[in-house]
Amino acid sequence: MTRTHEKVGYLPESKPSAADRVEQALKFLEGRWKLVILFRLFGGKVLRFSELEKAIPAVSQKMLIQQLRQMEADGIVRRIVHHQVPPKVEYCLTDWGQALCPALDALLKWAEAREHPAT
Amino acid sequence: MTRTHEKVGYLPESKPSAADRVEQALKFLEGRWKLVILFRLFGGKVLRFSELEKAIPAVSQKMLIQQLRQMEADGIVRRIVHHQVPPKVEYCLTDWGQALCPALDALLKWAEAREHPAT
DNA sequence: CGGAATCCCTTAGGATACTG
DNA sequence: CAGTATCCTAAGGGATTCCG
Repeated sequence: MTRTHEKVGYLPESKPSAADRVEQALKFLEGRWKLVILFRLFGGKVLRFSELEKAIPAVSQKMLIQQLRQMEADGIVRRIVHHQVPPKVEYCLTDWGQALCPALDALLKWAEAREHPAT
Repeated sequence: MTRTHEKVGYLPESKPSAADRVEQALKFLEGRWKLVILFRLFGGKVLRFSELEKAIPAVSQKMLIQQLRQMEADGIVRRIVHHQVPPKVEYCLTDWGQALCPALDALLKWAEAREHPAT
């Protein structure tokens, strides 16, 4: 959806199709590091920024922040700022973020059900 | 995963994490039109290329083919070529492709469970 | 410490034209 | 009809540097 798509849904009765809604759902997960972060946070874990950095060495600061902030804006991640002299910021999942688990599991099961053609 | 990631998994014992495996699963669905096509094909429907084109006016031939071929290579879609003078090619889902349905449903339910912050 | 800002390159994907 | 082939733009994301 860059240009030619042009926001088709300007009509009230043009309710989003199933495909559209799944697409929206997937948009929340798009981003090179979202899933990696997500899995670090699953289970109610609360990690501070530097801990996430250490846990995911391959990610750059920029990306880590960007993905975290997006997920925060999406309501998947909660950001907790402790106002102290050496800044301290922690991240954890929201309830809705936690609720992703079963859906990802379904996806996992589906992928595993494949009879690898070339693998 | 463009350059700096560098194929981390060269060690036999470096089994993919849950995050990695979900990521792999999602890769099958990535592509601007895969889901739209998928939903046209769900339910055992068999459509020929031109029918898909008409059903999804916004997609270009190039993209339609590209996405179909990728899904074919991935084992999600089956391609049936009828060797006739005016070419006729039909597409339908494989069993594994069909099996995606519940997983997408789980995703949908998750998305709907959100208490829209800004909607 | 936790970020914001900048630069740069790779890639997905769109438009268009041609072919068996 | 069902594709290829070519060109081009926009967005994603990496490296690096600077800031409170």
